[in-house]
Amino acid sequence: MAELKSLSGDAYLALSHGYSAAAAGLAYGAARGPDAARGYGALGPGGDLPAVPAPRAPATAAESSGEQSGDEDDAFEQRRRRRGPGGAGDARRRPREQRSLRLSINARERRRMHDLNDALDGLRAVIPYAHSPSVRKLSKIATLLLAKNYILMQAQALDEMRRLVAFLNRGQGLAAPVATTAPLTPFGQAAVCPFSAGGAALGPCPDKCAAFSGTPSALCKHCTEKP
DNA sequence: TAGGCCATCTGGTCCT
DNA sequence: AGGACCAGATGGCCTA
Repeated sequence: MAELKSLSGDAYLALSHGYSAAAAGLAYGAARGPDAARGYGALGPGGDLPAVPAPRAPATAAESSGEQSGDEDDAFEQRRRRRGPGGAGDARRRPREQRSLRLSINARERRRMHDLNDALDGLRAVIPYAHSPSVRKLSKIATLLLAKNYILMQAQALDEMRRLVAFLNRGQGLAAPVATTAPLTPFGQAAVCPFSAGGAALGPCPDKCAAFSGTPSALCKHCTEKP
């Protein structure tokens, strides 16, 4: 899952607009790396999410697990026989208390996974993508990747907005008082130039940012101009 | 039918 | 000792 380890540049900014399912797909597509070969490319190219009916309901605990029921012991033994090496278990019959302990462990694990899925559902609910019955629910891995990208995008937008506010304040002669009293210029550098993100690779902005250098910003037409 | 995604079971490990 | 967490294995469902 190292494909998004250093999300930056175009891939990063590509998330800034239209964070719909399509954008989600783009973002997710950008994440394709070695993992894609393992099947993490379920979202189609360009973010086309196949339209499917509502997600199937997960099997209930009683359906397939080791909760108490009449013929579940048979099912349990069948599963045990099916298990291969390294799987779930040995072939010998267990004492009743061990079996009971196993059932309780299974139930706990099931509950834990359900909690995890609930948390993932909560995450899906707050990240912007096309929430629609006709759109397939995001997979777990897609949810996590999309959430990460969304957080990065929000952080960048917030940072840029802070710099812009500081810059506007400075233009109105409010820099000195505001910088010391208001939270509009929380960053030292932002109190000077809104568009200097700290990078020194680029030259100074030819106009209002002339005294400063930094990362180009879409909020400054000069900063976005080619030299 | 193959591949993707998922739920579940299970044993191992670590922590309290 | 018991619970939480993790990873491997397995089988079911769904879609292309």
